[in-house]
Amino acid sequence: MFSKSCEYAIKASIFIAQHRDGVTCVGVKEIAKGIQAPEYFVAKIIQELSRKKAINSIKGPNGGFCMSEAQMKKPILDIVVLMDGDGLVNNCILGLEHCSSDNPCPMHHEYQKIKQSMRNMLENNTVADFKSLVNLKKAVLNTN
Amino acid sequence: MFSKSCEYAIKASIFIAQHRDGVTCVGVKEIAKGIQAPEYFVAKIIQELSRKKAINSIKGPNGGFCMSEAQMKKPILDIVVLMDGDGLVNNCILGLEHCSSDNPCPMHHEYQKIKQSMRNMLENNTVADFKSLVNLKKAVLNTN
DNA sequence: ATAATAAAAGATATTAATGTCTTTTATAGT
DNA sequence: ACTATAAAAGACATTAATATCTTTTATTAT
Repeated sequence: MFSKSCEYAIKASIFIAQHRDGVTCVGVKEIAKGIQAPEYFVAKIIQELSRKKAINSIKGPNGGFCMSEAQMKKPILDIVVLMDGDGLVNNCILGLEHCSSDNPCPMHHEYQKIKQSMRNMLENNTVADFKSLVNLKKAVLNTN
Repeated sequence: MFSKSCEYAIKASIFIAQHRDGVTCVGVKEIAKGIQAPEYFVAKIIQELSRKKAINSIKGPNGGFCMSEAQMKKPILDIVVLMDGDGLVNNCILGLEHCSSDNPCPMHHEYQKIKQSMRNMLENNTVADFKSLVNLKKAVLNTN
């Protein structure tokens, strides 16, 4: 479904959003622990998110990562597309280059609805939405 | 979504089913051409399908691959599970080891419906179903 | 200015997926 | 028996994903 990079990116975004109190940032180490993912790998990924303006970073002492309200209100789809591209919500499930209702692969019609609901799910839910669930202890980001 | 191996396995199964006239088999070369996939790679994959009894193979002159009615009536999910395991219809979308409605990841509830419809789609459609679409020219297995 | 901190960037390592080629085995037809 | 055919099996190659480590840059606090 998602690549590991994308999984980590989603979880890291939610974790960063969750720890936003408007003042302090959260560092790579804490993020990696919080989402149970390898530290150096997470570092790479959130650097990329930062470069692509999905999150903010601050260097030096007391530095780290944080998100603006605007960034938190972005749909999760944005994160997914940044990491994995839009294949999940656009491509043919059987990998046909040109698959459409005119020229469908055998699974096209069956898959259309699923692809659409996947797209809706990713478009209609923001980082903030998922952050709230975690804050309310209605969801978790790790298995501890 | 699916691995390349799984994509090829699904397309190859449908292709083999489609060419079944009860008498002759279809060879690797023809299959690979028919589904626009690398010949040697397809060979590996259908060998695996054969070993796992999803298709039959016959060695020697006029040999090749074919499927029984029973094999054609298996849901596509069987092929998917043989190639990629059951992660797609069972695992957490964020990769949590223990994700359930009791202890959900942030996306769990949103994803449940989608995972279920994916499972239904793969369980309720057989190789024969998709084969029919191709035979009726209502679907294609390649982009030529 | 200097030292400490933490991200950015770059280099390297490991593993898994994908793809290709060669040799072996089974079978059919002569 | 011999030859041709085609899958089976095994070895090898390439690429992409995942993971780790080192060096550099920016910033803060002393």
